[in-house]
Amino acid sequence: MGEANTQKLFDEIELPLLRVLAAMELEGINLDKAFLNSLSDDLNNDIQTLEKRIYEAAGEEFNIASPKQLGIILFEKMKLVDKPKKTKTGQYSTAEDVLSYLAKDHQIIRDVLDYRGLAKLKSTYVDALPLQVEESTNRVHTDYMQTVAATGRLSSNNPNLQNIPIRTERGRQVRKAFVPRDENYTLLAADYSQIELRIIAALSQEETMIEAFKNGEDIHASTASRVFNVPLTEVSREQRSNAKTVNFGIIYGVSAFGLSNQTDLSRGEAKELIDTYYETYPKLRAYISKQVDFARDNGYVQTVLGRRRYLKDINSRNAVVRGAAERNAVNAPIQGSAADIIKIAMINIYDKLQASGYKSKMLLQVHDELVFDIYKPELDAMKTLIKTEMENAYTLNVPLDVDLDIGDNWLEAH
DNA sequence: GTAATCACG
DNA sequence: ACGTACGTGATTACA
Repeated sequence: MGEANTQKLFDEIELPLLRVLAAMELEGINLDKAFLNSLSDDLNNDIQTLEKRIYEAAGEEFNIASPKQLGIILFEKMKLVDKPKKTKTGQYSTAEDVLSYLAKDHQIIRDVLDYRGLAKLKSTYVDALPLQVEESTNRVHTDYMQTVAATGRLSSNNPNLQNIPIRTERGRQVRKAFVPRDENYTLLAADYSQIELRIIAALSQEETMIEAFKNGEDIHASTASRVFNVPLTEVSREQRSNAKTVNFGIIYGVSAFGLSNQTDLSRGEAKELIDTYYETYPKLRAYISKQVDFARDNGYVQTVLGRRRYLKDINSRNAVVRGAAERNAVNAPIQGSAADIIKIAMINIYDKLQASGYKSKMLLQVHDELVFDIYKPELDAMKTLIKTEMENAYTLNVPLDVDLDIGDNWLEAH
């Protein structure tokens, strides 16, 4: 782990990065407003259809967007469940994970979930983004915050371009609206593959996981093969999916309860899976304990570049509060080291683009991804430059791997 | 202003 | 026995 040298971190990373971010913010990105307007009309139609069906099933009109009103309709009037889950303020919870359980038995629940999804897309993205196009440049200029996230990540606001939809088919259409400057340019997206798992493998010196990365294996399939004790070629979808959930859970400090909530596994099965996981990757467990001990002794943890996160609650007598701080002690060096590494890459790429007078521009950063407007004649040079700088930004005893894609919009480039 | 919900990595 | 996965920002409802 890095020297604790906050001044050095400021001088060599954060201050140089400031210029890079300023250039990205000033550059902005081109947005296809007409395309979003047509998406908005489509959404409007579907939202109205769902509204009618929901009112019909409920036997009355109400505000579907009010969790309070919706809860009363679903759980008092329609009595869809015996013991409705409540939020901490005593309202009925209508959160997605609660409604999902009921979806298979009730059309109205499926309609509410669809309604919510479409309404979110429309209000937060499809209708809001065109309003944020800056008149003088005809482009969208996000604002990157350097001192908000406790781990050292950036955040993005006005508008937030780090949470543009991708997980649902309908949502990912929004990405088609992010387009190159003009016909002489193409978008290029470059993202780190599994950077946080590579970091925890490297920091823990867990040889089995390191070897899997060195061999270019699909890490979730590889984990599944080991913990479920089946040949790599016979790993089922479900086994890979559960292994993937544990791999991510480890980074967050998962409990058996949390894992069983995120999978189809019972608590007992989840506990067994976690135990087997740590037998497969014993140094991961040792690393996690070491991080928590360090935090207890020193009151902070740190990233590869010595970025500190102070954890005032690490010795709290309240087990819940202490537990949260312990998970922070594990997660912050992982998430924060990934942030350190992409920041180094951004500075180095920006400097090379400047020094050689390239017309291509870095536009966006989304935690493990960089998006560029590439001047087409520079495409081959840019692919090499970007991949090389990102993969070699920081040397770990695990290789870093970057995937590149190009396209006429942000969806195609992904 | 706070709570609830949900979009992303 | 207890409560329970990390980090953000935007929108809407409502007191």
